[in-house]
Amino acid sequence: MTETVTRTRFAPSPTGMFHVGSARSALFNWALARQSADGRFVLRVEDTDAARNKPEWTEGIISALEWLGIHKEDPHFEGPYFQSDYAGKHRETAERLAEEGRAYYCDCTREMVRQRRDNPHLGYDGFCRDRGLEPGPGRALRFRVPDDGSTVVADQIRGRVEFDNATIEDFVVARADGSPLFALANVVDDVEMGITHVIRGEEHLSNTPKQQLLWRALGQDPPVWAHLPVIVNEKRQKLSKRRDKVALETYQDEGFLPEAMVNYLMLLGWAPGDDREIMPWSQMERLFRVSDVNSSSAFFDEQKLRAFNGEYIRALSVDEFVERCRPWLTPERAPWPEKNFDEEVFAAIAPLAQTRVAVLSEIVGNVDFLFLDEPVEDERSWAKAMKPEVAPAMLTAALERFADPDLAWEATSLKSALEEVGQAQGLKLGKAQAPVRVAVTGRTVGLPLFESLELLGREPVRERLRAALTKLAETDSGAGTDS
RNA sequence: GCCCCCAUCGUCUAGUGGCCUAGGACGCCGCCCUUUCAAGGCGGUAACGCCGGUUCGAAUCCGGUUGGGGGUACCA
Repeated sequence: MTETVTRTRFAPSPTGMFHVGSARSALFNWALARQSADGRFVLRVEDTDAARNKPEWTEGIISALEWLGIHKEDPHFEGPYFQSDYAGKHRETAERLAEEGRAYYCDCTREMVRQRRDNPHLGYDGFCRDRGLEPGPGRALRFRVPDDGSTVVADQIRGRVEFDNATIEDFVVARADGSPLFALANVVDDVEMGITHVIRGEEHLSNTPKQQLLWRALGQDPPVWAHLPVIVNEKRQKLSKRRDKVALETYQDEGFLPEAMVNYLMLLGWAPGDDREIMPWSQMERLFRVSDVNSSSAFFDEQKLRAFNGEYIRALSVDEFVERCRPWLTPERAPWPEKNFDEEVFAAIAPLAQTRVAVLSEIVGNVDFLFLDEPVEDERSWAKAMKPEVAPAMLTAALERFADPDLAWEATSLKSALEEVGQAQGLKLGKAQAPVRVAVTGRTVGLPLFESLELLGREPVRERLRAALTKLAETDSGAGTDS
């Protein structure tokens, strides 16, 4: 066994969703493993708890990792291994610990433990330590923690962390039914798999002295530990599944690009040391140092993530952008009738939308008016732009002007045409375009208007102007006005 | 309660005793550009929690304090 090769591990338990915090841990482990030629990133699915073990959840883990750029086929990737496959080894180790006197059987119930505690600050009091109980029903196996001294964890991020052994209780390593607990299984697996670096969330820091004691009891030198700061919400609490938006898949669905997500996540707690933020994976991978990771908790700032994402979207070529938008333009996701969608029209409008979307899903709201049978209904926009003093006149004039066959149906001439129409009404283009925009797109804000008109086509545009005029006439006559 | 971790702009961070009248990014606020909205350009707002030390000198070292957070299972 040579110990020179870096072997990191990522050990999620399958829960049906992939936490952004896990994503960051995976990324850090991946970067470190890839820094050395023979480095390995070991994926181990911690499926000890039979209740939460479904094959499709493991699939979910693998595809989430893939989305992040951690591919099974990469030579640095090893696994997946399943903790359940090592159950025999876990039991064997538990028995060995018992035989060697490093662990002992205990028949105390939870109730008994609690009642007997003379000091409520401490946990189990070691009541069964020297009772010499044989294994049997109702008897759990506890690890014998030294009474004196302390256990020092050398953490790459936090430095030296010392735990007084007196504050560590004799913890259970195997249940009464013989099944191993996380504390044991995790260590046995890490030992078995030759893990050299354990990089995981800070919530595991308090388990670490126990695990380190176990490593030593098994005759091994502990690995390099690194406990990442927790990722918190706006209230500075650890991001939780039920309260916060933590599932990687959610972000994926909204149209965050994996490269933006990866970049953002890498920078959560780590910085390359200069003023760079947006950078390719290859660079982050090269620059990453575990010891450079910050030790204080980090707020998951979706606003900044969005900014990163916008940055990455704008950096795409138009063709790439069109490709990437595709999943959001499908019948399942898009609101327009499938037959209305026109590939070429979309490709033509795409560059105008590219600077306006922060996440890919926003593409829909930008281009929908081109493919919907009618403009969207947005009351606020209507109320804002369709003032009775200007809108009817403006729309009527535009309708007429657009009917002129000598008017080239093309953005620049449409612009000057509308400019003229506006001037005749005493309106600058900013004011003049508003009613037309709302009549055609339904909204007061949107893509550049004249390109939009050009792509929609003369007749559809005129049709929408007429419809708007009709609607204006109706509301004007009194019925249902709300102003 | 007990154990452990943490502490620089609102947020993510740079900073490792003098280069700091504290830098960058996101956000926010102006201005420019402009057919709306973005994008882009320019400028601005804003921080070393507090108290003691150490030192010629402290955001940087030490102690305390306060405030956050994590862990306290026969869960992972």
